[in-house]
Amino acid sequence: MALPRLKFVRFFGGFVCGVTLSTGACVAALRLYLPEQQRDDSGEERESPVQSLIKRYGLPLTGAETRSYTNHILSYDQGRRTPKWVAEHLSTEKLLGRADRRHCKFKPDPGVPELFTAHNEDYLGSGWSRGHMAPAADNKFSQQSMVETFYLSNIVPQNYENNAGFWNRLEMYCRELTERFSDVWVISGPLTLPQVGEDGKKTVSYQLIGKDDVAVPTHLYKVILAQKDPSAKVLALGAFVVPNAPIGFDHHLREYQVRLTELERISGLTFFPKVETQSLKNLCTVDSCELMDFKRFTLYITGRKVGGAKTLAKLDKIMVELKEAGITPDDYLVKLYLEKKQELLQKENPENKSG
DNA sequence: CGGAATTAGGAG
DNA sequence: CTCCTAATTCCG
Repeated sequence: MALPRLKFVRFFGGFVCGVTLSTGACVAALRLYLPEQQRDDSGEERESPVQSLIKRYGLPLTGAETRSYTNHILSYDQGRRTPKWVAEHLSTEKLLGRADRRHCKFKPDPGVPELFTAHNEDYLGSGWSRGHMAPAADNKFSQQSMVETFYLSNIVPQNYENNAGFWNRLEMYCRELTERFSDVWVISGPLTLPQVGEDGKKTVSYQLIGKDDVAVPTHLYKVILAQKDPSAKVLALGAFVVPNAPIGFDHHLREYQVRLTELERISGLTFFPKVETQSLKNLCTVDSCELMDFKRFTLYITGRKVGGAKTLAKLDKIMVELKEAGITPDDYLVKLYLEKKQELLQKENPENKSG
């Protein structure tokens, strides 16, 4: 029976004493981790006198272990003023709806104590953008849940180009997965990884921005777990570590794939602890792991700009710029363009009731 | 009047 | 889609 053993190792791997630890250290580690409980004659659990003495005035707190919102759950790092991880679930229904970014505002999470929260002023003029971990666009079904993704507890300082470019396309790929998988779970977060100096020494160094000293991550990670249908036994999993820097279209998502256990080692987190690891398939084997290329991405972005055009002049300018980039509109974009043109024609000439 | 809130415009 | 800044309007 390999299964139970693997599960055991996965659950308690961090505390199992290996050969590198002395027996003494091993026992000490276990005694620290396992709550020392005694039972009195009545069978009630009771902590030892020394335990209660240590705890008399309370133990240090790290804040709420997890914070729950309408469509995401996160663990917040009160020292770095960024999330440690943000978990969400994606499905086709979540991507349908009228929820709109324009009715959202970045703001401190009302649930995070003032002493530990980031503020918009920390980011403004810092040279870093406010990057969502749970993306706004994953919440089209609910204005409320979209509003909540703009809480700064869900935000990390992110390179502008990375946020609008490669990371944006990675988020699009996650949404695209719902076309082929009924359920998709995504966990995203920041990393501050060490650099190796010329002397071989490893050092962790990261910038702090604003009065609140918000930590700028060196990298971002994303773990994707996808299930074909509700009864499917086999799950597809991909883990990715992406530098918090511009990444062009000449780089492939696969370049940033890492083993799940490697990401767990460097992050200190255990992802999806209830998943049986032997039931996992590589997402990039089961699926393409290919992000939109330059042409498709530009067509998509142009489509969004067409949708937001307010005047006929702007509408045409958008299309001219597309041509200048050497891209011809596809059928879908042409359709969006013509629809918008009709809408704006009526708006700018209200007496024309045609259409 | 000054700060907050909204709108307009731009870039990737 | 992902953001930003500047201009304008709103309001105590």
